[in-house]
Amino acid sequence: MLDIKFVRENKDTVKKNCELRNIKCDIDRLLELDGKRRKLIAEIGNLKEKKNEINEKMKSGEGRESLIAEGKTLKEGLEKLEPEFEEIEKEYKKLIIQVPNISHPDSPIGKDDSENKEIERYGEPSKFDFEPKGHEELMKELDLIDFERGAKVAGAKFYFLKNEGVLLEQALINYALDVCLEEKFTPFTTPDLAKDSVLLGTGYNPRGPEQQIYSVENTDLSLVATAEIPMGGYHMDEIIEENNLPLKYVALSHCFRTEAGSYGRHSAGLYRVHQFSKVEMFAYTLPEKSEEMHTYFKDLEIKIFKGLSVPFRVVDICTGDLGGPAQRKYDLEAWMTSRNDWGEVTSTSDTTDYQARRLNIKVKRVDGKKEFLHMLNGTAIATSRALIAIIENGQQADGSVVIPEVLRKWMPGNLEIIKAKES
RNA sequence: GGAAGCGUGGCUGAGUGGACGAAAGCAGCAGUUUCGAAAACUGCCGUGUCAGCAAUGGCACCGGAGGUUCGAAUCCUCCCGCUUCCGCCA
Repeated sequence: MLDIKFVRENKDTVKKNCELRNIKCDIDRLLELDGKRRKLIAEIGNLKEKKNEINEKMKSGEGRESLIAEGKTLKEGLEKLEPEFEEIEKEYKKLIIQVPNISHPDSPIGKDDSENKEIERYGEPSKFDFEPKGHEELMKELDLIDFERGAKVAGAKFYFLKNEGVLLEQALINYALDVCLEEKFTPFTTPDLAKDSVLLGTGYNPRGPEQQIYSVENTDLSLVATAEIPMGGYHMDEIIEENNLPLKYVALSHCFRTEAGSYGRHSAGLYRVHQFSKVEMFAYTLPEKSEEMHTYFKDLEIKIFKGLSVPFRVVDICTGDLGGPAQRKYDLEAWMTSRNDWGEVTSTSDTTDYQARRLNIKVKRVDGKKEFLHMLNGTAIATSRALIAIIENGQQADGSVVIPEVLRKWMPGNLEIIKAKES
């Protein structure tokens, strides 16, 4: 969330930013509530001050009767104002958390993902001298995946990985972890559930009408959509010494998404599923260092995907496609034959102090001053999408699939190619 | 899941319903002393929020949320967490 003082002092900037981000926010109403809220805080404060004065006088024991009467009157006054305040506070909080982060000045301006800007490209769309297949068909033929039984057991968009599919997933995880460990990230596995307060703090909206999150009934828990959620909550309500920053974490978790209403060709197969595994980078940095860290995350993602030998490009996400918390966001998009297009495989966001303010995470400077720190996240590997990229780009005329060299050391017998089983 | 105990500032740890934003100690900061340091001594030393250019002032905060009361760290209810014991279990 933004600092309300900033909103108050930069009303037009904030409004314009909401517009460019394609997010509807009633800033005027927010500021109106802010005014009322502050007025009530002052009024209630005054009444309480009087109340405290009376209590002070009570100690001497003189004029008990009239003081008690006066105290009761004050109490009644407070009982009127406090519910009024709570109601305003509730609406105020609801509005302030909807206001998106201020976009980076260099973020391309655009209304939706069609206006994201390609900034780097590594390789060109794969060409085949045969008719290429999609990963769904390839994986079925190679007996690497079972969607039908996934649906039988858990519903549409769930799947069983099988055989080399399982090994490949583990290899991807190991590979991404390895790259991050070389870079001195601290590794984690996380809870796959998190409290609604943590979801909210990281900018995810549990239990809403358009929710992307599975919530567990009769609890305040939800299944995490990404390890960004538990890793953001990890330091909630903490103050971190400047000398301990940056903190670079890499976390392995399962990710659960409802993906409500997203069916059709562009979400076929593994592209859009309810559950996948992900290795996620996460960082807490000094405010002046977050942009540098963001570039570093992006470059690490590039390193990881170069290693997988698939064609991909980097896009700078435009304002209308940024979502709430990100100041700036880069996605890697790998070439996917099933889409005959680029498909998102990673995403890295600099949320500046937006999440930190909500989660109340501060840095204590060497000179003792405290301020909100900056938080960033970035995908190292999302297994489902990475599988699509390596399988579709590694396919051979006979339907076999070449395994990227960097993964082979985690495959039994340094397996180089997955071939159809004899039957 | 059952039983008992506990939850107070950066840490340790006092706190009969009015003296308490909270003793004391440690740590930290500044100073005296010293060539310098240690020790000793003196002073300062929580956070949030609202108003204010500021100095400063108001309010809130003793795990969290309610309640009783003119008044709650202190009494009551519920919740959360920690510790120990029992049960169950990968």
